[in-house]
Amino acid sequence: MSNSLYDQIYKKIRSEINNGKYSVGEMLPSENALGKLFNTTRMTVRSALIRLADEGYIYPIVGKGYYVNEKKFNLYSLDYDEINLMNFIIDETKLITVDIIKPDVDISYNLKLPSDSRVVLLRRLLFIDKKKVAYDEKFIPYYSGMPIDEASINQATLSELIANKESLFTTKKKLMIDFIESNKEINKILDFDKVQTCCRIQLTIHDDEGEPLGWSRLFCQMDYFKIDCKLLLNK
Amino acid sequence: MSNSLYDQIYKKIRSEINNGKYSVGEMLPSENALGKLFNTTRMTVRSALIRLADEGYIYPIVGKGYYVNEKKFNLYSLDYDEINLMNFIIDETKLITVDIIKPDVDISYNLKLPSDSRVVLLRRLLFIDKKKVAYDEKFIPYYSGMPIDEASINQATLSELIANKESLFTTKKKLMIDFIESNKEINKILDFDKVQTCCRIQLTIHDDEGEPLGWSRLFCQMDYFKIDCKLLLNK
DNA sequence: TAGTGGTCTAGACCACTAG
DNA sequence: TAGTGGTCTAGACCACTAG
Repeated sequence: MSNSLYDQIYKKIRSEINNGKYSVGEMLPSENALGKLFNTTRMTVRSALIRLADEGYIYPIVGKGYYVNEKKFNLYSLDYDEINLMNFIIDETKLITVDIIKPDVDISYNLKLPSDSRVVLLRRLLFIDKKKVAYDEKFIPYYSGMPIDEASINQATLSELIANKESLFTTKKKLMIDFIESNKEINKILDFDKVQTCCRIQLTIHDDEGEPLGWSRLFCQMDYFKIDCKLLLNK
Repeated sequence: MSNSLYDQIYKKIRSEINNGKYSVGEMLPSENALGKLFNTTRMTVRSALIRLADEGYIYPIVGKGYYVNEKKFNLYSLDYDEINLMNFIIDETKLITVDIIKPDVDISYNLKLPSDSRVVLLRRLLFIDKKKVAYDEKFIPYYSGMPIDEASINQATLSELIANKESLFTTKKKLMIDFIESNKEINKILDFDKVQTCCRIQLTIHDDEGEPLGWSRLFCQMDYFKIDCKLLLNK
């Protein structure tokens, strides 16, 4: 809890937006006017206004002023950590195989690689209470001299595997979640006695320029899938 | 593209963090030292540092300095707009009933209401290409004088219904997605010929103090469910 | 032409840290 | 006690807006 002047101004204006003193689309008093109103300088008022703008309450237009924003209501944050599933704690993982393979059509498409390139494939099983609940495949472009010993690879997330080569700060990630019918391979691996719908979580990691650095897909029993999200502030 | 001095400083330091000149946990030069380095004042350097801190690259400790942050890699943003499903466009919705009911256990729990209170229930069907793909229930605490005419209610989102009473800016929302076996009611409403797993999307809206203002649950055929998320910056 | 937000300067005092 | 980030002051010049 800060008691600084700009924090008080921030809270004052925020509550005035909330209780409708300033309504959506309306212009706030100028920085100078607010400075006089709160008996302070323009720069202090500005700290408050910049915070309100950061949080999406208002937006500035140069030469005009600050306007009250519409609240965007549809952006949520989702926590997905690659090791555990959404809300269940994986207590054991088992690396099945590590191979260097030629890409098939899906891999080629997702990693933007030609068919004669080579890709490292890591296959992994995830357990909860000794039960197989998910199966995971990770694909990373192979480069010569790449360390693929099991010791360094076991337990690693896709991000960590890529971190050997790239600075993590510059990478971008995309998550795609959908549902598919299990095929024979998945049925066998996860001990399904018949075809069943399962959840597929695909993760793609790109560099700054959008070049794919890695792709993974995880197939998971639906009983072990649950997503919790919280509303984000405007951005 | 800003060419301001603080923006140049921001980009310089950011790239130095990315290429490893400053590594995780390491302290940056002080604001004064950076001011001398870039031949400017402390306040200008500060603008750059505050932006880097906002974006999660660094964090300040009073009396010490700015430290390079670990990159958090597991927070994604998800767009869910209440009208359309995640990636499919609903081309028709149909309001089935609007009722004032006594809460059952689930409603009572989610809206924190006693069993003798009253709740407005809105039931709705969602169509894609003339096919029923989802069924939606919205629950809102009933207060006397509340307008529940169909004209004002049809098509409205949970947020919009609540906006009649509360300022939207102060509300918080939570999204919970999981999977359940369809029951008889859902089978009948969505024309399922047998029990099938379907996706349940629950949305709860709270006020500032965490008091529930509304709750909705949507049951959706799995073929019409897909989530796309993008990595968020550190927060 | 008067007013707006964006940037920048050159100071000041504060609570806090660590030797 | 010297140095740090947090806050605040009182100015300045700029590009831009709108009458």
